[in-house]
Amino acid sequence: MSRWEPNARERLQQAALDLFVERGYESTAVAEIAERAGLAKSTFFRHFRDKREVLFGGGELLGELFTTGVAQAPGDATPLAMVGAALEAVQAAFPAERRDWVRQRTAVVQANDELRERELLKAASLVEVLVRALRERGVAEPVARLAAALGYQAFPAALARWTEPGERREFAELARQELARLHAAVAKLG
Amino acid sequence: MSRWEPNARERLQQAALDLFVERGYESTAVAEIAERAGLAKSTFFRHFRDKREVLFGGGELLGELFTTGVAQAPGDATPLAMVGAALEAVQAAFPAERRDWVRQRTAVVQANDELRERELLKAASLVEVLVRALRERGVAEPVARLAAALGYQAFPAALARWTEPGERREFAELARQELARLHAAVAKLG
DNA sequence: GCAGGTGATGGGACAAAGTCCCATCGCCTA
DNA sequence: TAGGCGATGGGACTTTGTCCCATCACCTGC
Repeated sequence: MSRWEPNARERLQQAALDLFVERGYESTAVAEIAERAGLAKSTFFRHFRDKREVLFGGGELLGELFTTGVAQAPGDATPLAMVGAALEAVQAAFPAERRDWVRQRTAVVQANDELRERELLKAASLVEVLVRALRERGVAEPVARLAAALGYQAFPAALARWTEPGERREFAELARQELARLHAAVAKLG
Repeated sequence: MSRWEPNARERLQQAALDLFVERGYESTAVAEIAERAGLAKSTFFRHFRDKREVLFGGGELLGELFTTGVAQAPGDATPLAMVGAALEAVQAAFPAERRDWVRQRTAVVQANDELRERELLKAASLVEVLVRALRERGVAEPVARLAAALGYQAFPAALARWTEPGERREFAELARQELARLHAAVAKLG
């Protein structure tokens, strides 16, 4: 593997996920990831802020999809409908070919507290993006925050179902179901 | 400061908070915290899993208060009312003397992503505690999760108001207000 | 074809976080 | 007074993450 192969970033991400699956996140050193990708440790840290971040590429994409999804919702859409539009838009990030990748990544992240922490931070930042998009559409602060929170409860739930073995439906359909489930639950809060 | 002074753990927590306020979390080494507390670095790690954890003592107490609060809510309480009871119960953890401490700690945590991550992880675990307590009271899963999420939206909001300069009201009163605010917002989700 | 610029990489020195292990110390008890 | 026990000191070690400089491939203008 020569020094100037392309896609250094992608190679690092793949090597990292493979190693994490093989022997776990904690038992894998950054130097080993770099080595498997044919790169040096310092190059790893040039591409990723820290060891965790190698599993969190593409978060900006999700944010953009959320934003455009909300922006393109019908003019008379309720706040919850706007969140629904955001979830439908995010389907673009989850084509069928990525099912296995998402499955592996989720398993690795859920198995380690450090990674769950980072996931929660990313989630919080995405909720903030959603809130901003909703406010842009004229939704008042407490309602926007609440709707965004519902959306981000539906999102991981839908993702979990999407990666269940044998599941063939598209992400958007599952997300719609999860959101409807939450919508129904709202009435029972009291 | 001799070797066998009591309260090593508390001394470490105080030294850490002081140093974090003085020169920031990242610019403070664990060795310095230990030194100010009259202890060795290895002793620090015997009391706290890592550098972050020194700011997160007492999380178990909050969990217990949440649990007993929900358990002691009136028999005919709605899910949201149970969450309200949990928030009232948690007031025991926030007597007036702790306002300054909470203020300082919050400022330090919010100023650093590593600490915000840890805070989010603790929050997630407390939400889980709330969900379990609600299910114990017969609240079905999606509703319980939703109610707990509302509660954990009201909690930091109330805490933020509680630490505002000049604020004299008790935590429970502010929590009630925040929960009512969210309750009103629920109707506008659509 | 050659000189120089540019951007990505290699590699090593370094500080701090975190682990591990053993010696040491003060207290308590038989 | 000897010995046990739990907490601490302290140092060696691994890993993460930072910093800096040399190196390399490629591209451009001459």
